[in-house]
Amino acid sequence: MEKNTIAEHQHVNDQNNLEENEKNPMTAALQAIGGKWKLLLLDSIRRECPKRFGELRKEMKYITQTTLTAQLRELERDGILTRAVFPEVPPRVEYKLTALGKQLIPIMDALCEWGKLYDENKSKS
Amino acid sequence: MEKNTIAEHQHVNDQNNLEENEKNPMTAALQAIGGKWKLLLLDSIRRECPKRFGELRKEMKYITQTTLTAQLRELERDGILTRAVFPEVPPRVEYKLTALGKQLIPIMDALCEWGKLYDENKSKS
DNA sequence: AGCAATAGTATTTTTTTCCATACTTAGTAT
DNA sequence: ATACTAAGTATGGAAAAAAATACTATTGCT
Repeated sequence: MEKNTIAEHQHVNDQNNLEENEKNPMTAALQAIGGKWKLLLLDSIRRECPKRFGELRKEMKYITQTTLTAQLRELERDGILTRAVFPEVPPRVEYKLTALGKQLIPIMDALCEWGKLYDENKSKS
Repeated sequence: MEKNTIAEHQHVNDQNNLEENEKNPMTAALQAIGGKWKLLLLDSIRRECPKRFGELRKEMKYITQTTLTAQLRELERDGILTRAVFPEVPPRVEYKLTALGKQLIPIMDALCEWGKLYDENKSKS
């Protein structure tokens, strides 16, 4: 995970730095919420916030526990959600959107709307 | 590419059918515009529409030609953009957003805005 | 005749993601 | 004592996505 060769650093820099050292905001967004599960998880959490680990696992029928944990930890690391561990037995862990995460809500709404359009379009062809 | 085993079909059906045969629109959207490059390509095309293959390749500095072609063809297949070949030498191929693709523009705008927020947030920590 | 330009295709290799399985922890219920 | 619970971790491996490399076609230009 921490390879960090010179070549790799160079690559990352080149990719993020457009003309005058300006980052492409779309690239930034995709780094945070790209991937197979993240938007699905966030969409689920925002509909019932806070949400427990086990509920997410049930909803995302085909995600494995390992992957679910990994994705949630990345979202936490990136400041999009918070993870609260309650010192109970059996354990309870709740995930919530942060302020930054909540800013994604209208985008998720719009994406869902677009998804419906896309489906209608598909069935027409 | 066309494996289509029974198990695989079952899986896809289960994943898309929530309670009463209703599709999750977010899943649909992600199937169309998920992946490492698609939103980046669409974001570039919408800023200069139509856009030529070679321009895209220059902008997406680290995409390979093979991947670029594959992604564009999928977006075309999914009704998000059109591909126009001009019978000239050297060849010219132009990509344009369809009506469905144009519906993504406000979403891409919002995502870019969010990307900036995300970056600010990151530099604060 | 040889080369450049554009937009590819074909094939193989690498990287990234994701999954399967087994194990853990601590208190509570049987 | 043992089983059960929720939310994990550890390890190994497979599948999917993307990349690397080499090749193609056409026609104008030098």
